[in-house]
Amino acid sequence: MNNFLKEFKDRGYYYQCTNDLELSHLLNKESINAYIGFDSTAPSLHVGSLLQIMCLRLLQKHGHRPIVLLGGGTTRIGDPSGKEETRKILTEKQIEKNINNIKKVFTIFLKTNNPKLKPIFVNNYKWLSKLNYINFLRNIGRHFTVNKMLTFDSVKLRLEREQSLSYMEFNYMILQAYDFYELNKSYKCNLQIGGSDQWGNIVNGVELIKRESGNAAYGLTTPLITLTSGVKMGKTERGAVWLNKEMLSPYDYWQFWRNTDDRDVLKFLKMFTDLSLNEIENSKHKNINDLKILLANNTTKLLHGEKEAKKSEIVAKNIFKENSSGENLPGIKLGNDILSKNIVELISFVNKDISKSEIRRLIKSNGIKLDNKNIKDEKYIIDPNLFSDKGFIKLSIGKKKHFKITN
RNA sequence: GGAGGGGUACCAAAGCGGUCAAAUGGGGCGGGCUGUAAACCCGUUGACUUCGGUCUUCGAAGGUUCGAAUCCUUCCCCCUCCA
Repeated sequence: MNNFLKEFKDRGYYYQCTNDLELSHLLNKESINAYIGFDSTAPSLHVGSLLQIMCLRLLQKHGHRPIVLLGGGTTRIGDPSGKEETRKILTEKQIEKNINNIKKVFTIFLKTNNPKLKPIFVNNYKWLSKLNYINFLRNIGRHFTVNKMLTFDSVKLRLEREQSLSYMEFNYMILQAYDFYELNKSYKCNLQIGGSDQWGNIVNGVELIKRESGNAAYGLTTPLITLTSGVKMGKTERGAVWLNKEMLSPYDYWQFWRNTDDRDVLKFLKMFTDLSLNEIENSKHKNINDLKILLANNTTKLLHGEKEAKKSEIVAKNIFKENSSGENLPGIKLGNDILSKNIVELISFVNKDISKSEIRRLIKSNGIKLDNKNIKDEKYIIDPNLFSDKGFIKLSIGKKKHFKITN
């Protein structure tokens, strides 16, 4: 088997392929261009897309060129796959802005020094917006039978659940198929990778290419990652695990991986780090918590760099192991106007997402600590002398959220 | 167009004149146990509060009533069956 495909499988990326054998031959024979499309509905991708990003990375490692499609066109439509309801329609401006933000992450994960393997960024709005309805129906639409379209999960499930599916959304799969066709034509792209929920869309593209231009193209899907506990991957104390650092700090990102379920650690090491499979195999018997740190360090390194990874590890060690003050914590400087207010007001200022009632509840159930000491009184006002020895106070909200407060 | 069913908090789902800020389950949060895991146990889950209460919520707007998520009217939305 081709090396890329082998590693793809060994790392647990593989779910389905339209034609393993042929694809393997092709990959052995030449360096190809392969694409993955990314949703541009949010200002950043989150860990849910990380597996796909890792795929592109692997592609590059094995001498193939990744094409990143940021769906300015399809984002305007909304993929019904896996969605229970019609998605909100974003404005043009929002989408452009999202795309620019999302791009940043790819420049971190993908190498840009080798001109042959440098990723190509495309926006399908460029061609989709130019389509002429009548021509499109005649040239492309004729290859699709509604009979078949109705059998695809993305459509079938919506119909079965008796949830409405707009005609606009119904067309999504054709547009995605067309994207592949277009990329095949203009960029010689003959492989599309995607999550397993994209299978239908991908197959449609493969077939469209075959019928319309006679070229061979392939599809490859990755499994949907669910945690052993059954929930969808990707949440922390603070919501979604965003990849852009403005939306989730490196420390929180590190923490996300550090909190991985025992049963998922090895799987994630294979999927989300650059550690060789040998290396992972050999460390199998290490202490599970050390492995989690290894995982957190390596995933954070890929996204935020070695320095941030190391720093996060030290902070975590500080807080959780030595139970110390945690001087490396994200610091918040508070003025006297805030510091002179009671603890409820103060926390409300530090974390605006928590309501005051909630803070009161936290206090009652021993959830709030200053310098590791429980605060029991909601009218407590910080004693300025607390700042004097080390210059800051550690504020803990629950067991995992900590801040460094300075005056 | 006709006939029926329905819209309740983050989600699912009870309630059908007062004792309803609304049962129950899931999820979330906090605590305990532990290993920053899982499982389990306990608590909590509208907002504000001088902790006495106050304010806003059951698709929307009106109305009946001392009092409405509950009754009436109109409107909006969803589903099923018929045409």
